[in-house]
Amino acid sequence: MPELPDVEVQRRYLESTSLHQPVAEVHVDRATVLKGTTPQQLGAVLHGKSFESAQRHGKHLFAVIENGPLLHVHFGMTGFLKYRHGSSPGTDHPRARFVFANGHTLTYDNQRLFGEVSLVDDLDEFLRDRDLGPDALDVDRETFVERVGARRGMIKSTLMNQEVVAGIGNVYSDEILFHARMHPKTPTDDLSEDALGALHEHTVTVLETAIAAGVDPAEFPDSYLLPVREEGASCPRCDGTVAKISVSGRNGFYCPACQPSA
DNA sequence: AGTACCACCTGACGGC
DNA sequence: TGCCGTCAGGTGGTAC
Repeated sequence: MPELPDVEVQRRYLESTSLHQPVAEVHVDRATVLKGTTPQQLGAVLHGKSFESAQRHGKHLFAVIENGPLLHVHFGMTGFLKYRHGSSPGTDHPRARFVFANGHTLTYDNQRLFGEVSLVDDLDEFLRDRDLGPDALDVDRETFVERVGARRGMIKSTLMNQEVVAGIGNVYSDEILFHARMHPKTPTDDLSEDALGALHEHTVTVLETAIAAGVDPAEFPDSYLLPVREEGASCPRCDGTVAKISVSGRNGFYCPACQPSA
């Protein structure tokens, strides 16, 4: 679930539900999701404070704590937020819960525990420490062309490399390459400046479209691969058949007919 | 610099 | 119905 569009949907969800409400209690159900902090510290930092806004960089979400640090949330492969009335989690795998004074609860659920919750003082420093490139929806064409073009390797791997551009994962790299009609194993350094520029345009369009669809597969345009992304499916664009391909150990899906290898 | 592979952890799903 | 292998959108470390 959690690539840039998914995290952006979570960010909007947090902003529409959880701002300007003092936190009364913090419950940590699994201390292993905390990185560099403790349940006690988290509770002390948040007690009586509200979230004022939420920011996102790539797949990372940051809630701005009133007069405090940022609450950093990463979703791993299975994380999501749930806001509801009452102090019970209301989800199957609650890992941390923020109970507001108004009786509502924001739950961080994460079945597979790959994500993390931490406190961040300085966002720029955090991005440097994690070697994160510019956000994929924020980067301008020139910078995108420069950064992607500086890489060798295969284009799918390059797009998924958070150091190059942050936010694109396995699913959306497939979607972007599908729209760009580009084979996943195309050597990145074979791409012309025009091809890289087009790739940037497709990146922006795909990510924005996914956000507008609320990342609900049923709401994607018919021309999108995601809703049918599996081996043997009919290509949404031609009479080809969707194929599976392994790229750097990840399973990708593409249409060999309209994304021919160079 | 890039790639393949393993690990982390849990659960869903298909095959037998 | 039940057991078992396989796979899953994330990142990070290893060896090559």
